[in-house]
Amino acid sequence: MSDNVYQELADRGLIYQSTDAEGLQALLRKSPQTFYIGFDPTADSLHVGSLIPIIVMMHLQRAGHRPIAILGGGTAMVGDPSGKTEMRQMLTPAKIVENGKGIAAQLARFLDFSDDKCRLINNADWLSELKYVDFLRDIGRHFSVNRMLTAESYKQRLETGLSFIEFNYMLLQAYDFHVLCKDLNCRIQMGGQDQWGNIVAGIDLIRRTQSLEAYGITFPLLTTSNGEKFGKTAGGAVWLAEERTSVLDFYQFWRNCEDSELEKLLSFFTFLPMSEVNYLSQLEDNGINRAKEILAYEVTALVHGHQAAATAYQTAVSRFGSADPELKIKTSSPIFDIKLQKAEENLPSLEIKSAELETGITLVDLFIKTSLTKSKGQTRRLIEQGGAYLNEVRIDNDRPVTPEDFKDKQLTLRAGKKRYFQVQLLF
RNA sequence: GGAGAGGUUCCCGAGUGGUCAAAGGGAACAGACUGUAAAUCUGUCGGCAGCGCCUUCGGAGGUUCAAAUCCUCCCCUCUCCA
Repeated sequence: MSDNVYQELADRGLIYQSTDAEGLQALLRKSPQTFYIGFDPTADSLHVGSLIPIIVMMHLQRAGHRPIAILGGGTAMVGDPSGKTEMRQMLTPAKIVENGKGIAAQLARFLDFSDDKCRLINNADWLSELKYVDFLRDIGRHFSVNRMLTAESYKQRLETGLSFIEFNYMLLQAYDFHVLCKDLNCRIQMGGQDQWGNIVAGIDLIRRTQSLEAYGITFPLLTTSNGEKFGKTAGGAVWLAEERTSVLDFYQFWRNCEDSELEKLLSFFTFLPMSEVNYLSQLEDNGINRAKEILAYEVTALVHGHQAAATAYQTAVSRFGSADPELKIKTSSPIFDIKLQKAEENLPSLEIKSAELETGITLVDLFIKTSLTKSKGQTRRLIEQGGAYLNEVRIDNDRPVTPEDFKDKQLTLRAGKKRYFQVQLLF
């Protein structure tokens, strides 16, 4: 067991708030602890935003502690108002179960589930069977509405409107914690900073019902420098599922991060030692680009594996050039040992039958087919503005696609500077 | 249940009978500049066979030559009262 994971997390800036830091550290040092983090099954894949909780779990598991991932199957039926300005759309139970499966599969990539070293539990197991009146009497009576109303997470919603169902969310999450503490001796809950109120509510509940001291930690909320939600790009959220966000796009997302974010991202999302993070963050000019490559490689490797990350790295380099071809910058990352060679292009691709060409498909049509653009108007605009390329040659007019456009049965379309798509010709 | 206010294009937010596909801002996209960054500047930003047509202003009807703008009913939100 690592002597001080708490300090490690703190050094990496992963702790935004915590209850009784002293007590918590003592607890973590004393013996392996069970802790939990909740995941909302709002989609069948996790996205970049969920990576922080996952990474924190990894840190703690590596240090010998035991994570529990709670699938919010029960709580998703209610919807957490924290940090949201509008009521969340309600999910059907079937959808929640389905999403849960996808999320579970992804978590297994990051955490060691063998020998019960990590557990995945659906809180619908106990929430869906709750009896309303019993719940009110046993749990509800411990909550002060006056106090709940002062919670930061509700304040915002008090202005725009808060339904009773959402108001109850805090009780349910507190109850989760209470159940986990009682049944599995789970004494620590973690979550995003918007979860503070819910976590503290659980701690209070446990104190009242079990006379036990429980603890909570929150992570900082990641936003871009202009306050936008982290993890959004042109194509929407950046997902961990390859089917939703290609490995190359995933890599590029990190590679294109802002300078000002680099240090934070390196310490949050990689396992590189802090000394190295500090070193990399101080680099300038091309060095900073190398640091971004390392970041992109590390996170991509974490999510998609070394091989896929290496391929993405090579593809990006062959496309945009290398930031440190002579490997002057030292790093403990395996990216250091990847030999740059003419990588096989690993671009998103699409197949087209030669018969389709004969029916007269135009460049504009093809752009839409590849999803590089969404409508003809948008595509024409792209062409007018000089952002459309066919095989790296700027297109200035729409025209039918001909077999001559294909070299070795393939052609490359490009929208703007960075978005590529490959089309294979089939006979 | 009563009395007010309101629901506008991705978001915020103008618009109260034609000049509105709808001001302004943000986001986004493209170009220039760069370091595959930021900032800045320029352009674009409902759809289509592009100066015309079609679909949008909570929903359904209605008035009118003409409505996001007027009327009716319905749904939803907020505020105050009960």
